[in-house]
Amino acid sequence: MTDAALTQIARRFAVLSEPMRLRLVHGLFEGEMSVNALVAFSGGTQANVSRHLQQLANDGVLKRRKEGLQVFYSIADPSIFKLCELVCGSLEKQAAKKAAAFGR
Amino acid sequence: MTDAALTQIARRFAVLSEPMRLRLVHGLFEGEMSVNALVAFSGGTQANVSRHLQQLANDGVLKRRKEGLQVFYSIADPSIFKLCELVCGSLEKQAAKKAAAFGR
DNA sequence: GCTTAAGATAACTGTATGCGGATATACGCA
DNA sequence: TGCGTATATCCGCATACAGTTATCTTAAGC
Repeated sequence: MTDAALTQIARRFAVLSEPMRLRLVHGLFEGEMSVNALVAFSGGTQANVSRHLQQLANDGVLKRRKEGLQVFYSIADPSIFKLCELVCGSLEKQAAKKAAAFGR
Repeated sequence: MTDAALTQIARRFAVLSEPMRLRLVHGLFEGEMSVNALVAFSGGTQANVSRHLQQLANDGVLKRRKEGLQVFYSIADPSIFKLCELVCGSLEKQAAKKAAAFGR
């Protein structure tokens, strides 16, 4: 494992390590949305949402499609679905374990 | 998706978002190692390695086993393997795409 | 009990980054 | 050309966190 490879992998994980970005990605699970729609959906400020979307796009997670005044974002990397699925599954298992420990 | 759930998922990604931690996890892919061994393997300072290991363990990624003076860490959550595999695959694809774009 | 080794922790520093408000840019429309 | 809307960017602030050094805790061996 080279240093550069580790750094790149870390960046990919880092881009998914903010609740706001996850919320945006989750909103895009069902299809593309405009920035405005994502602002409304996420409840964040326009500036913040725009920056997060750009970050996600720069990292290859999302892709941009401009149409007139609006910009539509959508999932570019399908592996994101499985990544989230895996993490959610793992966290659920962990929670179940803790619950069982309490029950005893 | 609740706020708490998103935060928890983000934390799981965050713990994997540092090259040093990834290096440690990667070193443990083939089995448990002592802190000292991981310090030698990773090239980091003892204090830093210890802190990262604790963080990984607190998040349920690693587990601790104490034996006399030494402490052995090992992978606690097998989903880590698939997570890394997925990300690596996705990054390779992305790199291949960029290479092809250059070739044209 | 004292020494020594392995790990963990504390305090501090620098850097990165999330956030909000204001401003700038791009585009469509009258 | 001038106006309004949709995004992007700049600036400043606050917080989080990786890294280092020094110190503390624990446990083995004499």
